[in-house]
Formats: sequence, C-alpha cells, structure tokens
Amino acid sequence: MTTGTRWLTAEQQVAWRAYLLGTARLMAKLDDDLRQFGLGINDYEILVRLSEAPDRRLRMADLADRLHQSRSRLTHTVGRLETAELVRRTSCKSDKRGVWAELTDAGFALLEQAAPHHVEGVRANLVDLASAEDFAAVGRVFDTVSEHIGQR
Amino acid sequence: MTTGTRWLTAEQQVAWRAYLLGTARLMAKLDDDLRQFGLGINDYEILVRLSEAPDRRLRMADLADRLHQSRSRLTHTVGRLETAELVRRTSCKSDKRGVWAELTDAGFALLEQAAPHHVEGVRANLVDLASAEDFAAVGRVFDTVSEHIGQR
DNA sequence: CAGAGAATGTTGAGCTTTCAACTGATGGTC
DNA sequence: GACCATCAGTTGAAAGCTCAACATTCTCTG
Repeated sequence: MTTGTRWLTAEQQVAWRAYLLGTARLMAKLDDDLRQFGLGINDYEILVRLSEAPDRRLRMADLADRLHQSRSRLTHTVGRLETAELVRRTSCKSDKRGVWAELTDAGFALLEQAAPHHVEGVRANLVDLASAEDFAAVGRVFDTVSEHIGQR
Repeated sequence: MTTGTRWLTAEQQVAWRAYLLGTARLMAKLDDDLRQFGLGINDYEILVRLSEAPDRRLRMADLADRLHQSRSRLTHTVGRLETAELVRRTSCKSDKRGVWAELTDAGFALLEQAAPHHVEGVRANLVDLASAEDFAAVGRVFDTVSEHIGQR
C-alpha cells in the first residue's frame, strides 16, 4: 500500500456515500413516478429541453450536450420517442448534416400532464427536505463540478 | 394550466439542473477513469462493500440494499464478476436460500490498485472543488433524501 | 406439524445503453 | 477546386439492466 494516497476523511466518506445512495434512490423514485405517463426520467428531460427551446426544437448534438449523453444514445432514444409520436425529426436546411428534434403537440400535451407530478416529486423527495441554504450549496457544488469536467 | 402546482423557483430550478448535469458528468468521468482496470463504477462499489465486510463477504440481498439495486441486477453483475474471478459465490449454511458474495484475493488486489486512482478522481472532480461546508451540506441533503425514500 | 405466505436468489426475454464503424456534409488549406 | 481533417448523426451488435415468473427455503399461525 502506498502512503501517498489522500484518502477521504471519515466525514467526507460518509457524505460521498450518502450522495451515491441518495442519488440512486431519488432517481429510481422519480423514474417510478413518471412511469404512469409512459416516460422515464431520461425521456422526460429530453421533452423538457425541447419544450423550452425556440420553436420547441433543438439540434441533436446540442440536446446531447445539454444532457451529457452520447449522440448514439440520443439517436436511439429520440427514435423511440418519435415512434411514440412525442417528437418529430426534421432535417436542417442550413447544415445538411444536421437534424432538428422537435416536440410534437402530443409531446407537449403529455409534458403538461406529467410536469406537475414530476415537480411535486422533486419537491417532496429533495427540495423541500433540505434547507434553502443546503440546497443552494448542492447547486453550487454541482455547478462547479460541471464546469470543471466540461463537455465530454 | 392549473394554478395549484408549486413550481420550482428560478434558483431551485438552476440548482436542480446543476445537480442533474453535474452528476451525469461526474459519474461518466469516474466510470471512464475506472475503465483502465476493467471496472465500471457499479462494479467498483460492489467490490468496495465486500472488502469492508467481515470476512470480505455479504449476502446478496444485503449488498443489493446497500447499493439500492434490484436483486436481479446484482445477480447478473455478480455473475460477471465471478467470471472475472473477482468475486466468489458460496451458499449460506444457516439459511439455505441464501448466498454469500465473497471477494477473492484477485478482487482485493485489483481493488487495492484501483482505489487510489478512484479516490483521486472523487477528490479532483468533486470533494476538493467544494468548500468543506458545502460538501457537508451535500452529505446532509442526500442523507435526508435517502432516509425519506427508504428501501425500495 | 401442516399449510399459507413471505423472503432469497435466479432465470430468460425484452428493452436500453455502449461501442466502434460508417455515411455524408462542412470548412479550411494549399 | 481538390484534398483532408473534422463534425453531425446513424447503425447494428454486444453488453448491461429491467421485469415478471419461478424454485426453494423459511416463518408464522392455527
């Protein structure tokens, strides 16, 4: 065993594991709650990003970056969402390589249904459980993490 | 649109998204860094839990609960780890339904190799990026989340 | 102690994600 | 304007995960 490794302190270790377990439980719970709408949290996040974008559409690569997913994964997922008629793909005029993923009316309608339940779940299982200061700290920490790691 | 939904405030929304993106990037990074040892972060966590347990072994259900995984998933994963000779399965004397998952010497040796790199990654991409107070807040928040959601 | 119900762990099929290879378009550069 | 590295997105096979059904064992209750 080398002596050089800077192991986590006991408190850090406990916090790190709480984060791992808490995240696993939270994501499973949110996923579960969305299942009644036929969505997973991954699908849900895709629909949300599209709903917020101008003309409710985004380029595939842009969307993939925002969610930190591989393009391949996004292609497959959007393929399924397209089959479900929640998203439509159209080719991009200005860059012929490009593809727009666009939210359909059905997709928007489903999102309107699901969103209140989902937000309620995020509140009940995370936001409302923490003090405003602690939750803000979570935001700060992971914003820094995000910045530090950057794009894939 | 109903008026009853308590949407997230702008700050909460930003923090929530930072958490989602930061977590995605962090897990991808840690996973990547473990790949050189032929492990994913999921495999790694399994090996760690076993290494800490008495006799370096745990019952399948116990292990599954600690990682918040389905038993089925764990069965499949441990099957692969067993093929790789990192883990061994032995039947439990006192409860004939039960199975012990036990770390092999090779598994322990691999863990000893991987752990310093992994911990360095956790530090570099998370722990050392945050103030002690903020990181403690992360621990508190997700401990509460964990407690609140409970077992599956 | 018989029997119902619950718990442990596995199985295999189906679905999702990853990985590497690929097509086609773009943007320099010489 | 031909060339070449790069970028956008897709493809299909392999690997991993989920889900429901199952066999076995345990436990509790009458």
